[in-house]
Amino acid sequence: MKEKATSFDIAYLAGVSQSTVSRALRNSPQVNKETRDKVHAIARQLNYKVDKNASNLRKQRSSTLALLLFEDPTTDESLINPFFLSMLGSITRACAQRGQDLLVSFQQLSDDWHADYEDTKKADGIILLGYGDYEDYEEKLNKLLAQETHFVCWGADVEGHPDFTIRSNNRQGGRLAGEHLLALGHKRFAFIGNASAGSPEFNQRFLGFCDALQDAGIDRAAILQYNAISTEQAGQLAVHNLLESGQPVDAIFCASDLIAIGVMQGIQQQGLRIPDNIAVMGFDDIPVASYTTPPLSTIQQDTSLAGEMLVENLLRLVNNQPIETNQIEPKIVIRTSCGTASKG
Amino acid sequence: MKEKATSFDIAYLAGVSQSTVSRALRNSPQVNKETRDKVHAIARQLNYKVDKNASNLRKQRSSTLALLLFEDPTTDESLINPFFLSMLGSITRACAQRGQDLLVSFQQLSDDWHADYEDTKKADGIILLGYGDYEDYEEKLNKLLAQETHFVCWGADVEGHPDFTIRSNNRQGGRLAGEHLLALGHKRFAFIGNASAGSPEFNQRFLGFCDALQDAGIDRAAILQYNAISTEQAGQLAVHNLLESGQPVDAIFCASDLIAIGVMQGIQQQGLRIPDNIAVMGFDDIPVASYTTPPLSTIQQDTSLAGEMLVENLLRLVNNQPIETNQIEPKIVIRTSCGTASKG
DNA sequence: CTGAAAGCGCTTACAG
DNA sequence: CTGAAAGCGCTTACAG
Repeated sequence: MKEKATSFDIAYLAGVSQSTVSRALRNSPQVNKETRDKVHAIARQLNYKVDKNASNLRKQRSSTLALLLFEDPTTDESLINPFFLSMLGSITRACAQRGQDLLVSFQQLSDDWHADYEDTKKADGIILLGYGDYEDYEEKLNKLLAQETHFVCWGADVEGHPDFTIRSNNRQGGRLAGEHLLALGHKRFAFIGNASAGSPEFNQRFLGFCDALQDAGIDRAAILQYNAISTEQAGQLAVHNLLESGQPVDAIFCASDLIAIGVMQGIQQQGLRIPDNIAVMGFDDIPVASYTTPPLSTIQQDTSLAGEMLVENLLRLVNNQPIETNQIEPKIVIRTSCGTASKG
Repeated sequence: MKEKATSFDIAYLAGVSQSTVSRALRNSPQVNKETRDKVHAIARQLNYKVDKNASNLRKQRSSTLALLLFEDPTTDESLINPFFLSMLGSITRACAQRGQDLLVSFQQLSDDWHADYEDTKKADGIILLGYGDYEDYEEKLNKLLAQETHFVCWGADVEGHPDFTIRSNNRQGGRLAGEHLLALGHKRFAFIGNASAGSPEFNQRFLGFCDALQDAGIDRAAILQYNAISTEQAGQLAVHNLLESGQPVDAIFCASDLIAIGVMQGIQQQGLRIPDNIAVMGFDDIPVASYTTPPLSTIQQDTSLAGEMLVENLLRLVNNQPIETNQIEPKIVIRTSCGTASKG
């Protein structure tokens, strides 16, 4: 490979100083237009590109954001939650639009997130993405906070956690699910998903669901609830237990689409029909949701907007600007897994 | 944020020179063990991390790989091909294991891939991933080659393109599909997918399919073929045309799972049953494949191995080491979309 | 509008 | 085994 051109080479060819080249390349207005043009022309000709390492070192700024995906310790091979994958797509796009590079990694051996990124100056800030047990990583979040790391996190609207969380209005999402199921005439409800402090997002969805049902005069005590983390297996197991219990149920709201898929399989394995015997509603609207049998009605989170907002807010944090908004509104996507006509 | 510690701070506290600190931190064997330990202890205590920008600048090496995803110009919002998403997962893991950072981006405004990464010293090499029209980007690949960029590319085994391509044995994959369909007793076959120079991977799959059928005495001229790029829509359209043509067919091999999904929808919309009336076979084994109705039999590409190999080979290129292997063997995944018993 | 100079924080010959 | 010194390629006060 030919020697890389440096700003000195350009300076020599343009007959100006290296400082001027540097200014010209960044389109500093204080440089004479002609000089600027000449410098740009030569740069193009030499195929010159600013050395990011040098400029980052000098500026003490990397124009790079890090994305850290952390999930429950999956035995490697297993699939990444599809919801995060779509998020990754939109984050990548948002970064590109803003001239930021994106460093991607999974939760590593290291448990000091701060150390790995911002400290090494590889990134100006960190985007955290994952469905872990909230209580497990709260400590790490606090450490990041203490270290004054710039970071932003997709998650629940937990109290005491201000600007750095970006989230869906999960409670509203739960409410939408409840209202839809009610409108279709269902009477006996269950929620499948962890509804506890360790899973604040799921818990909010459950609470919103209860809100809707209570408005319709259904007592919260009448709503069945079975725990499940966000996997098919967990959903299948939970619905198995629910069905075994013999308690009547005609509509199940699942805390995530992955759970819903497991729930549907569990129901069908018992020879029951969806939605005729039991309606199933999901949350997320992952791509698979439209291919299940029957297609899954669900609450959609706008990953495109979410990614935008994550990047936008992180950049604001990095630049010490105030954050404007950190919540996105969910939308219901009606397919056929909950029935279509009223059961009267 | 407190001032970041530098190697000079450590040197001062350890009572040694900064050069020694630098050596000690990289565990240079020429540094006295005691000195080394002392330095490490202080570093840990100060929460010190080597500044990557400075060390990269000095070493002229970034320990970073860039992943460039390019697809047919999708109108942004649309989904990233799930196959690449799983690939991304495994690439991320492979990089982490080798101490490499991973910069991710989509094909950008810029069409000079080389310029964007290696030239700016942000990455030591580039991983190219995408199903575009091969002829469209051949020129770019040649440019990369001319610039002596270090890169590796997931794709077809095109002639004249040596080490930098890593691929599935697509021809063998096509053969597996053909043999499976034959074994189930199917007699009249179609292939849906672009089978031309612009899509060498699809073409290889088609060729392998033909190989198997020819071995069974079926003339290539008897094999129907309809073009389709790798999307549901294209699959649906192609099968529509196939069905319209009135030509009898009882088994369709699709060049990708995405196509297969569209094909299945198209078949079902005509009131036909899968696999009873027509068997459908895919290629890729994307996550959705197991959720379709009926579950899709397909040829699996081992994305985990593929990601490994991509990273491994790129690193070899960067270090001027010879490449050992660049092909992975596909595996058949039998579900129910092709039928189970012999049709006799 | 332009130039000379310092310095970002490292790594690595070179010398001992 | 250790230290003094140079230098990676930039950006940015400072001075004119």
